[in-house]
Amino acid sequence: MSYLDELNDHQRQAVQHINGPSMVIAGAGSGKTRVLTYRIAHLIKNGADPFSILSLTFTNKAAKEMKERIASVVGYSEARNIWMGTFHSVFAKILRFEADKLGYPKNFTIYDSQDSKSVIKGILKEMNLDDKIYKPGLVFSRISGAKNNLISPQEYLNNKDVHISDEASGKPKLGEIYAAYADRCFKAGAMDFDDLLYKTNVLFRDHPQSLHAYQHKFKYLLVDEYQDTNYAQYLIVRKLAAVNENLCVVGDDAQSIYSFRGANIQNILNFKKDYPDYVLFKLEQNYRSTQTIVEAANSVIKKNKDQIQKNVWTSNDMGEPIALLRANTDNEEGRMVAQSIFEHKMNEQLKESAFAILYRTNAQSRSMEEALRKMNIPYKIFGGLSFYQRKEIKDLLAYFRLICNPKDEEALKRVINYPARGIGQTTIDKIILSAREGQHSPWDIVKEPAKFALPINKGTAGKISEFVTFIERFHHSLSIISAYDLAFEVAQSTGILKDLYTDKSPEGVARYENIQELLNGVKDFSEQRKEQGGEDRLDEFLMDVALLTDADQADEKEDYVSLMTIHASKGLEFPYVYIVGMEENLFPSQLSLNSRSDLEEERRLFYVAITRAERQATMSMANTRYRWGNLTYCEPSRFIDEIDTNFVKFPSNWDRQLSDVSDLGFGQEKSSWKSFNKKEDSSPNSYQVKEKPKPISNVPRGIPKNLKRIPQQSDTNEYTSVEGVEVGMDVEHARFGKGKVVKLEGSSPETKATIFFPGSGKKVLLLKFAKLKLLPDTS
DNA sequence: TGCCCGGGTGTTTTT
DNA sequence: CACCCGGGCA
Repeated sequence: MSYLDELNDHQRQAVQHINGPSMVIAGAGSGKTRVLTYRIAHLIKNGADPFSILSLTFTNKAAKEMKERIASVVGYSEARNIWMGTFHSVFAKILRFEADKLGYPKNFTIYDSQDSKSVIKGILKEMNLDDKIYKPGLVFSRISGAKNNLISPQEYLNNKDVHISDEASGKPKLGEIYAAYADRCFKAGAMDFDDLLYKTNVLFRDHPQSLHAYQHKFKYLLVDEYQDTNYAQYLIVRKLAAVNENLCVVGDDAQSIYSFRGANIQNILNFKKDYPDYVLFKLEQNYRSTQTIVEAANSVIKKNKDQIQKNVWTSNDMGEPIALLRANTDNEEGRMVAQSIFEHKMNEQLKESAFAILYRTNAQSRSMEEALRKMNIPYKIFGGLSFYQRKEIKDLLAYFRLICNPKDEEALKRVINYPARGIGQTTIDKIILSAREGQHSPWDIVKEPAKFALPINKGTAGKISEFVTFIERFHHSLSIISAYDLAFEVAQSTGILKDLYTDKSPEGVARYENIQELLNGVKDFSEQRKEQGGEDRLDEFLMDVALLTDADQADEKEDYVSLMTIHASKGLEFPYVYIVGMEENLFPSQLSLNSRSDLEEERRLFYVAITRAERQATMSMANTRYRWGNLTYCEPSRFIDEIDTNFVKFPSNWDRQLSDVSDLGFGQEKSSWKSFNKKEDSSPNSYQVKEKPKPISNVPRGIPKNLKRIPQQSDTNEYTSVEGVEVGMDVEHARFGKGKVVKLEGSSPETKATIFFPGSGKKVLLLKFAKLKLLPDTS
């Protein structure tokens, strides 16, 4: 059977349109990925050279999956040669080739956000600026915004409007900081994430012959998730496409959720201006979800003003109504969700991987996590602190970075005295100071301290020179030995491996395992490169690793419930989806309430969340929730009310009236959204017709703010109600696994238990802290 | 030089 | 609540 037979008419037309610009507006679940993959396969079948195809995706994982699917049509030997990946990874690769044109080393470092902020902190210190006013995170996002809009430091400094607005916000030095930051990164041979796009634009602007080469190399361009491209990305695409105009962009304006990082829906809306003879394809049939889900999602998104007209429909069954869960506390919400998952799993014999829990903010994962753990439901959290951001991983990676690129200042600062080798802060400060004076990199200073008259004593000089020799030795072997051999060698001879091995505390053990995992990762990389004939070098590995996302490391083998932010769920699908924290000020986020466009983005986010579900979507909320350690009261999200009620099943404890907030002692504080809503809501009567609202049962009322937590029945925690623990019992610990209680001492709540874990040995744990679960007696 | 404590502070969302 | 930072102490 031909792959073309697997497509509906619209899809097939989009696939068969080979020449000239085209845009595919693809509703949620309408087989967008299928169109992209088959279109590429079709190109190759029709004689296109895989090397001439550039396909830009949103995640590396999506690229990998697409490649596999294309390979199944045209064969692996063809598919492997397609240029496919995220903007960031594809252009990082290109920048590597062209680095010398921009004055960067081939082995330039990619700074992550932590590195960037650390650079900014250093600059603030040197410029004597208050980091309470110039908050590093804020400064960074400002710089990021400038780069995404291709504004250079010079242009930033020269722009009057920008200057006026910075002055008005009390931060007149932002331009200078930006300039210093760019300079500092350049001297360190480092690019941040935004530079990968920004510098690509610089390359194409200042080196026409280079642009020309890529324009002719890439005869076919495909861009996925076009609605979430920013200006820098847009311009790269436009330039590359300028010669052949074989450009196909795919997207859905209703799923644009990244404007906060510069994404611009206008890129979709302006497509016809740039390519007047473009062909438009609309994919409107949804194959993913039940009719209920599709219609419910439609009823929500139609409240947005800014959108391209389309009609997403499905021929699937009606399916189950959208369920709604209402809990009294965030912990109870977790329990209700876990319970619901458990029931579906049992009743319908489903695997854990059929479920996903989606939330607005990462902080919400905790209550979910706890509840799942208590019920022994395996889960995996995506996002949050990623593997590569852990301290021990960053430390070892910093060695790798420094070895590949000695100018990397952040890496140098990180490892020059780790493990401790007697080069203290004072010495580091002197090195940095000397580097700044002479416009050198710290590495230049460290290499020849005497030449720069670094005021240090003999002992320190000796230690520094030892360190330099150490790094240089590895630097020279970079092109000689394999990535893995070098990585292992570094981990061992720095003493990091041994240090962590001797540390038998739970944290130490976990750190050791993480380092092992990283080394395994390098090993995989080395082996892969050997098989595929690529260069097996540590610097190549680093380049790869810097741009990996959490979403990239999902492995299909294991079975688990997926927990992630809605943003991270983009492009994914699950039979059962739980959208938790459906509360005003949380979702929609409080920060979005001031502007219509921000609120519309939140609504699109909600649309994305609902449309991840294949069979059923469930929403949940809590009446009270801990935020910043304080108990706060929550109102149901307006989004719940925006769904056509025909598609929602309200639970018995659902009081559709909004509770009277003044009853809760908040007075005016929370009423702002109501008045806002009156202005914006298309049905002005929706709130006024309601009778005097009844208070929600069980919500403590009339209690002043900052109250102590009120113990509630539903709040008792199985893990910490440890009264039942006795000597000889089998228990399970979140980290150590199963174990046996050997000894108990002290009295509650200070009871200490000595427990023997076959995996980790004897541990003494304070019962009130240990996350213990009692296991049934197996003897 | 390194660790521990206390206070202050802050939550969207990510390559 | 949880993190980060700075200051004080061993």
